[in-house]
Amino acid sequence: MTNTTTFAALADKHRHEIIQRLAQKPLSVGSLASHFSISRPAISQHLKVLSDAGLVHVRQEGTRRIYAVNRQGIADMRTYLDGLWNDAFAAYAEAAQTLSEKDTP
Amino acid sequence: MTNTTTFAALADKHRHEIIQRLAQKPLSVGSLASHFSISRPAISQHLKVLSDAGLVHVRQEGTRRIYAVNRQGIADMRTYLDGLWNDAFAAYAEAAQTLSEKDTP
DNA sequence: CTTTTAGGTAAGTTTTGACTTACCGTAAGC
DNA sequence: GCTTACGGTAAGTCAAAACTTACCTAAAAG
Repeated sequence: MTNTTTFAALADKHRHEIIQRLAQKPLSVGSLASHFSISRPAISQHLKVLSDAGLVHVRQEGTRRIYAVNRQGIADMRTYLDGLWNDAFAAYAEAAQTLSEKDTP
Repeated sequence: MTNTTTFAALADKHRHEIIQRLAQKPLSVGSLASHFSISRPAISQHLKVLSDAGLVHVRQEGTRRIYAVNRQGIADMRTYLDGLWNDAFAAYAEAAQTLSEKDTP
């Protein structure tokens, strides 16, 4: 079930880079934070947003928390976009057919 | 070339509904605005964001401007997500192989 | 030519969200 | 036990984004 939240999660520059890095390799919060100029708590907050959106998941490992991309979340977004694309395609096909265009919704 | 802007465009509740409606059928600004509780200028501003992100395009029709989904824009997002998904898959496969997990980036 | 319809843009306000510092809990190591 | 490393959460600040009203231009209709 993809909604606004999911897209909002990827709408931020830092979160974009976070998920990019996690896609290459699962990482701990501290290790992740070391690549950024913002504070560690800021990274934690970004991870919460990504987690709430279902785009990442955590696994505890001793005192560390290892974050990784949740592939299902990505797949769900893809599916949503597929739907949009197909609908737009159908609408386009219909519009091409009935060249008498009314605007009445 | 999908970036933060593209996701930000779909990160808003109203823009989400706008593109949903446009996917069903291309619509004029006024016709679109009639379905929302916010003002018409607000809709115009949202359409600008969507347009700048390459997700919709306009066609002038007399005094009206008909907005429709730009399928290429949607396709580009899909491609981006594919990349993420594949990278995460590779990372997962590698992690499964080398069960000795180091955190050194 | 005047009027109406359609919609983009500017300026100002309010709401949201990204950051900071400070603090607290938990697991491992001595 | 105490201490250190790792991170989540709270409270407050500042900037960005989403609205509003007011205004202006362009095409069609009379």
